[in-house]
Amino acid sequence: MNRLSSDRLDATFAALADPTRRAILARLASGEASVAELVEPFAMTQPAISKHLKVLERAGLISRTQDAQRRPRRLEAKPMAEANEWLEKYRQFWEGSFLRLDDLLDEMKGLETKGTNTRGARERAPGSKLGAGNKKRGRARSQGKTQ
Amino acid sequence: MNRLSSDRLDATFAALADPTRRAILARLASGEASVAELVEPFAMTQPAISKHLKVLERAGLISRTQDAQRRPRRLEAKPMAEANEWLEKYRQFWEGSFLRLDDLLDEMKGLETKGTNTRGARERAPGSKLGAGNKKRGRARSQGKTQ
DNA sequence: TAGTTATATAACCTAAAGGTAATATACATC
DNA sequence: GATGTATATTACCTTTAGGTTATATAACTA
Repeated sequence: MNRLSSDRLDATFAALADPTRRAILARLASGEASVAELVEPFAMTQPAISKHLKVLERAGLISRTQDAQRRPRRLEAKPMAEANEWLEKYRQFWEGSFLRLDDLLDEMKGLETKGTNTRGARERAPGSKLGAGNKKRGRARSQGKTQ
Repeated sequence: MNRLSSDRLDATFAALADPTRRAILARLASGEASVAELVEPFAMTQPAISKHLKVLERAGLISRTQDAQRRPRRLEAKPMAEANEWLEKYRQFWEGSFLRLDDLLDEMKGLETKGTNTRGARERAPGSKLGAGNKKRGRARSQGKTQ
């Protein structure tokens, strides 16, 4: 929620957004592997894989050990826990298909009552066509980087 | 696991890798919102937010409805379910902190025995120092995009 | 110590991502 | 039909991502 965890989420999700990197993680799930072993399945040069490994490493998803000239990587899945936590907050939205989304929203709205929504943005009832009362909300443009 | 779901995961994780987009999703979790309402909290222009919305839309994470000139967005969390599923496969790796990771890996290796690893990459027992038998594996450089 | 193997790094290229300002489009209203 | 409001689109810019080839470094081996 704070800036730090937001940055970590950035790095984690970005690392997971590439199929090559996900495949590398899958490979490492079955045991640590050298760079050469990680290169082997891909139609890609070793430096390219080394770059992917660096991305995964900066995201904390893998670590290196040493074994002579080899630098085997191993899986470090903890950042996934944080990504998972973030996703969990939305679980009700994908699991509750038996409820219409509107109902869920209405329900949340009941619990909310200006608790979480600190910025003064107002919701209209879903399905309501009327925009009355929407005019002249303050803009309050903020500065700096998002979140 | 197939190409399609891999592409969807790419799009989903990539969409989630940006803090502005995650904030937009958080906002939409409390009810649908117009573009103007989504712009309001950010130090960013409307076209920039519209671009973010397009990214979220292509990932299937939001949809648009219509209300006069307004085009309110609503949360569509289903793609998160798939991302969640992918992460779940690694849950043991971040939850099993009471076991040393090595133990988990060893355990998996017992169950595995060349079941999943179809490409001929070989594992060495962790801690094994010998690299013999690694020479002259064919490279079989293939074409096209990964996976 | 010369050679070999494993990996990292550098320099470079191209395309995509994330912004901007300016402008076009669609709908509502007077 | 002119005007206002909400959103989309266009043209542009800068930075980053993902790849390449060539080369450097580090550790083992003869």
